Amino acid sequence: MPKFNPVKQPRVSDEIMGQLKKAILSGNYRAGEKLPSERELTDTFQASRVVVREAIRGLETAGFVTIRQGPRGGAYVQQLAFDRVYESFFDLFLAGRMSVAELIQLRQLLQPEVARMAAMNVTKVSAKQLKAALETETGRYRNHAEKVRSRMATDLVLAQMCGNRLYQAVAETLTRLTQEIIIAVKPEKVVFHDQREHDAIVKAVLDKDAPAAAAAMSRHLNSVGNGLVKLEEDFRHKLGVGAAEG
Amino acid sequence: MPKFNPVKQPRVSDEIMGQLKKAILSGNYRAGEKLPSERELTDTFQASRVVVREAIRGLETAGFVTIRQGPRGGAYVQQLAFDRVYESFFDLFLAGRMSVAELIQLRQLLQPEVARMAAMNVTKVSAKQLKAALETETGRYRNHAEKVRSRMATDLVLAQMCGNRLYQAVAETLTRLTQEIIIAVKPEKVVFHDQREHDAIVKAVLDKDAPAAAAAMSRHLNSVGNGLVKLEEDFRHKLGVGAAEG
DNA sequence: AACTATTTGTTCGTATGTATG
DNA sequence: GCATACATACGAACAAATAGT
Repeated sequence: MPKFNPVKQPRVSDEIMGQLKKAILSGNYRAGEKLPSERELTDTFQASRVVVREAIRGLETAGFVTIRQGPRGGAYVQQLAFDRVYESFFDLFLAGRMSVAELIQLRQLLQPEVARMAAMNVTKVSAKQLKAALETETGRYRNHAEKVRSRMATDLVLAQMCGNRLYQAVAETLTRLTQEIIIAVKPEKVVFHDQREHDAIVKAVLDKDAPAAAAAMSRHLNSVGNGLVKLEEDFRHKLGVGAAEG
Repeated sequence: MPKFNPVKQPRVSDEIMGQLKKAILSGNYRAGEKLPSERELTDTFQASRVVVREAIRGLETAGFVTIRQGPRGGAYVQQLAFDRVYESFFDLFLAGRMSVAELIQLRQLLQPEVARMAAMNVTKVSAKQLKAALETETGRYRNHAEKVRSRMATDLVLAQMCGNRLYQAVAETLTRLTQEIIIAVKPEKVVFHDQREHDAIVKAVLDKDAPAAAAAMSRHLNSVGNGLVKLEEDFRHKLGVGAAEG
């Protein structure tokens, strides 16, 4: 018997989305360029505007394009960022499929390694960035959210410095997740870390002392871990998303 | 001056999607239950069917619901799975925002720890699952894809056993990513690992010998790492997605 | 400052496909 | 086989945003 294929066809919008995605990935449309307008795509794909729109919106939520209105508007291809990774983890956390304790545990494995790698990759430029980040951590802030974000600035720079973009993606995601949790709870519940711990990490990295950087990061995470776990209940209550364990 | 808020309002479909998402997360709709039909939602949100549809489709791609046709059809709430995490990483990889070498490096950090934790959490049930997975690794297969998937069965069970769902999500994602890369390239290019390496890992885990499990996993990844890196070029060529470095 | 053209955003009406009973 | 209830798809229109004149 010849080899037949199942004929079940996917939704039209998914088919279109797949083709557009492939075109972008294979370089037919580069970052900054514009996809054809909805009307044009309606012609080329011989489909209605609605399904073309659905396809483009899918590309948008996947992070491949941004959509603008007006003349010169349309779907503009952009560099794929780590945002979608973050969003999926955040949803999983909201849905109770993971807890703060689990989050901290992964950070305790990953971040010391990130610090170690960063220490081995220090350059003039990145050293400057790291120092600048440390400065902002002790700077002024206008509200709780800004304070939280500023006080974790070095984490993001270290993630970028470590030289492995996958590490960076995960580390950045975990940092941002932690930030959002802290931001959401009542400020008076938050006990901020001792700034000297961040100082020690940065110093070790700038000294290119990889083991010391990892150790300092490890100590830091141990000291803040328990405090963060305690925020979870407050966080879930505030957002009304029920307890963990889904 | 009083504190005003920007009035820029999001798309109607995004607003609807947000409300539905919140309703699901706060437990108004539990897994298995059905969201109101498109028509009903049209009434309650006072919006057109198209935007309601867009919202529901958004929830579908986010993994919150599955959509079925026919009577008794509609949007059914489901447990949020790790699929979306995987998809976002896969897209990043396709877009050249990360390489196989970086993938392997993270696996080398994470998987030994997973094995260690699994060894400390062995139960009668999970031991049985792990043995069963090891069996399938040497079993029969009908094609390349099935062979690849079956030969990495223990990785997925270990990820599940480790007891941290965040570790599980990441480990599972990395394993699946590796699988898809191997599946995509020409079978004759693939050099499969020595099965005794998996045997050693499983044995250590079942013996509850955590350090040995971690060490065995570490050795295993070191031995397969280089072979996998070599597959990258072939993979990208085959899918026509251009070289790395985006 | 006002007008115009272009492109996305939204709506309505309608028709078709699909699966249950 | 038929009715039902639902998603899927199409086409034509109008609304809103925005860049250029």
